[in-house]
Amino acid sequence: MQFIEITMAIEHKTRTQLVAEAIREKILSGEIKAGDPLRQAALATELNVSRIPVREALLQLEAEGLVNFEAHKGATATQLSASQIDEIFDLRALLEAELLKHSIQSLTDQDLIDAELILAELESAMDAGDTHLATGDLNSQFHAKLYSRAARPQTRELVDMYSKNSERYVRMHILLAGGLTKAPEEHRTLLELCRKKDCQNACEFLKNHIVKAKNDIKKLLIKLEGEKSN
Amino acid sequence: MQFIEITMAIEHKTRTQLVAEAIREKILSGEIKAGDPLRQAALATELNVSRIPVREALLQLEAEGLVNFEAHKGATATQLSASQIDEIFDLRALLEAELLKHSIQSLTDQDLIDAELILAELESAMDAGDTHLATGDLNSQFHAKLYSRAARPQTRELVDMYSKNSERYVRMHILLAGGLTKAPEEHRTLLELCRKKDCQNACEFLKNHIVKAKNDIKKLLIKLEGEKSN
DNA sequence: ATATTTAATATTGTATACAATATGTAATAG
DNA sequence: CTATTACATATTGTATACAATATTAAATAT
Repeated sequence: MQFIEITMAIEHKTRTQLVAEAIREKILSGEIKAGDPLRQAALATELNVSRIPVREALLQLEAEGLVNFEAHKGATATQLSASQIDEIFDLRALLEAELLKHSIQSLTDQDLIDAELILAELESAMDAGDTHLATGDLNSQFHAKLYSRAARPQTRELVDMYSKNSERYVRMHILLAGGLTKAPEEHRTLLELCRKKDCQNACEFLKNHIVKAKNDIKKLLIKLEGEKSN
Repeated sequence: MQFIEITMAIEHKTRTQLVAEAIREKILSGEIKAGDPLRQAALATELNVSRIPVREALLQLEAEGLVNFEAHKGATATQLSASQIDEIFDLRALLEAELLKHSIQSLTDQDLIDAELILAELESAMDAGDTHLATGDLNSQFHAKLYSRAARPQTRELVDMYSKNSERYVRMHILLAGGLTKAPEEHRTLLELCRKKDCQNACEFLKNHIVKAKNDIKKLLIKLEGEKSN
């Protein structure tokens, strides 16, 4: 009986969680742009809730780094400068390499096959021109598969947070530069190194992979920052 | 005029912030032990506020990793297992080495003198038997000084978070083991490497320093976990 | 007696209402 | 005309009140 109850239990999401999801998606999709103020009352009426869950959602999003919450001044979508992007991607390189290091030896043949399959999907999505799917979901699925044996939950959580935080910039980059053309081959190379259990080189390659992505995005951001001040 | 206003402006702390500080200190000091439930109503009446700021404070503390907040079940002080301690300290080693790497070349003579002074204070506090001051405040001041030129604000924030999160375990360790006797010499060695701008060795030494602390604490925790289940 | 259901209680989640703070605008002084 | 102050408005912060969920205790059935 208890089993049935547990498995059947419909996840009763709290309004705060729903609101957080809604606002998060607005920010990641670009509907709310960096720097935009997030008025509690407006969001509350728009989402048909009171301001309490909106406030709590905003606090949660602040913890995720998507929102700045200043007392008495209100919340704004975080505005990441080029230097902040720089730092975040360096952190990602550091942390993701650490995850791979702790995962690579334990990756099973099946894991590698799964990764291969995700990669194939990713490539066909790219060919179909669906860059959104290719970069957002499948890309992170591929990486997640490689880190899946790490048993490093807190490191994982950090990586997920920073990935999410970078996502809107990656999306923007793709939109404006049509970019990420080199990623597929790099992913194949990375996968090959994982197959060989070549920890040292796989981790180094991964770091470079992330830093390379960073530099692309940063270039774009610096250009945009320059344009804005003109 | 504006300058005066800014510098004189009394920080009007919101109740949420005050409550967060109060609860944080309760957890770090051990007054609230790991696993203890945090009842909103009880905290509210104790701190003379309504439940709203208590809830918001709990959310903030959850972001800091000090509290677990489960919908409809309530909040508890986080219970760190030995393996979680393990991971957190590994993260600290990784991140703090990264900070030092980005700071060491820019450390000024004055910085090194300051660090030396903090170290002297730390040693005299240790001699006076004030382990609380020596480990909590002065220890982190010393480390902070070494990282002070890093220009890596987000990495810094992470490090601060994890330091705070580890603090209660470090305090516990000192209480139960009278420990941290080796720290002073290690700090001197680290400082010396920083003087020489020997980045490679300084970072390696720092990592070892942190991992060593971890192992001490973990041993104690495993012993405690064992005792509990007997 | 044990297990299951039902009712009572405790606790959390959220709406509403009000208080405190900040922002913008008009009036005043220089 | 510019700068400053006083006021009005907008927005956030918090208390209270009520609704929803979870936990516990009691009642019933097996």
